Amino acid sequence: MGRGKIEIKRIENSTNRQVTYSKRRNGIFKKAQELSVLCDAKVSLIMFSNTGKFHEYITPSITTKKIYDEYQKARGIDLWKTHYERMQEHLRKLKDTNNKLRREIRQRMGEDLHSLSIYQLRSLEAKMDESLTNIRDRKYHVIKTSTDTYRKKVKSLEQRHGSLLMGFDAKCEDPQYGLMDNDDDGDYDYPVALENGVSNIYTYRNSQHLHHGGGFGSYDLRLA
Amino acid sequence: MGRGKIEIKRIENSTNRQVTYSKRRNGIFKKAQELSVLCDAKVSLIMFSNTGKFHEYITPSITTKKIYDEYQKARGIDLWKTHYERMQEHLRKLKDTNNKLRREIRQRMGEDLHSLSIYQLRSLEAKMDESLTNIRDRKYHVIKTSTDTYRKKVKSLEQRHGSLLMGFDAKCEDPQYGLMDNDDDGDYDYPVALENGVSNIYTYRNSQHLHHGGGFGSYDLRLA
DNA sequence: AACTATTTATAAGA
DNA sequence: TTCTTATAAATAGTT
Repeated sequence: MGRGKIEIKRIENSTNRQVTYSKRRNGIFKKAQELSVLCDAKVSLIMFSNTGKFHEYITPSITTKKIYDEYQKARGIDLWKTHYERMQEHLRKLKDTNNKLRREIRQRMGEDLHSLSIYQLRSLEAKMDESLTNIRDRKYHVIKTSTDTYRKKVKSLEQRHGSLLMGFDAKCEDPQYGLMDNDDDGDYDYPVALENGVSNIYTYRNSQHLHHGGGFGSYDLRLA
Repeated sequence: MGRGKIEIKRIENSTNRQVTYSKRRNGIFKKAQELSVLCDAKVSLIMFSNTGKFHEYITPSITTKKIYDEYQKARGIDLWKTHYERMQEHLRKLKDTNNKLRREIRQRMGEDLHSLSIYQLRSLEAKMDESLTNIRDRKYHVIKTSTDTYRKKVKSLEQRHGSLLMGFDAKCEDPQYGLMDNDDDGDYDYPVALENGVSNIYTYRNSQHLHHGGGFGSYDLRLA
């Protein structure tokens, strides 16, 4: 339709191609819009020129996303399916693992034991015992290290005190020497640790108090 | 273009609308294909008739997925973003929880203790102790129940034996009475449980052996 | 971008 | 549906 008939093949002259693209683009958009109105149809028309320019027509009553969702339904495919399904599967596995871990913890906390056989119970008990030994060992190690550090600090302070005294004149007899070194990295904890922790006697406490006090283990262990 | 000019508004006669849709659809597809060839452009045309019928044209050298990827790039948007991001976030949280649970278990197993303060250690120790008590209680309960059941069964067998003997004539003096009832539901385990489990002494064992024997706790606890 | 000769699309009818 | 055809619309080449 025009001064002459043209063959439907790529227009080699780039200017010409550009012009034709522009003209026909308008034509096809008009057609799309007319079809959409006349026939009450949903139309999505997306075009990229060979120079990469982007143009779109979409029936006003709908969105591109919706068209696309319908497209996928109509074709019975999901272009994101593989990616999606992999994510879903990953989610599922993580949830599963999570629940297993929660159950394991609950059992290690002495709950949910009804499903365990006598053998499993004995296995669990033995493991817990071993773990407890490890924890105690670590505790004593920490206490010992702290104690040693504390002793060294005290010793060092005494030495500093001693050498200070050495350097004092006899007339300086005020008994307050100002040796308290409050800027030292908060190790006022150590004496307390010594007092309460060194004994080898188990300390039974209300777990609620410990929970708030010790800050250990605060996850929701119910199955998700 | 036709025998008469028409107004661009919804065609109310449904048959007519259908016919027009069909004709114009062919027209627009032809235009799309021509544009695609003449101007070397990428075209995606998706249509749904008002009766829900689906038709599509896509430039042969490309796929609908690619068109949409480019579309999203061109528009600077991501149609699946919210859905996607929600999934990603969910995944992230689950992984995080998982790692926390793993760490908790490892600590309850007496590993990874170096990061715990003395207070946390003492809290953990106390909890473990409490848990262990629960597990032992449960174990003893199970053993006791089993024992009771076992005793009842033995007693019942003895009674049956007794009454059988009662019913025997004096002349039947064979000492083998055939009272072994092997079809009873496999509770030969109980005596073993009794032998090894009733003592209140802790059983320290190699955890590898227990792992295979007891079947408790077989998750990979390394951080993912 | 406008013009216009011509081709193409299609409305109405069969 | 499909074909026909008169006519409207689109557009190729030109200005």
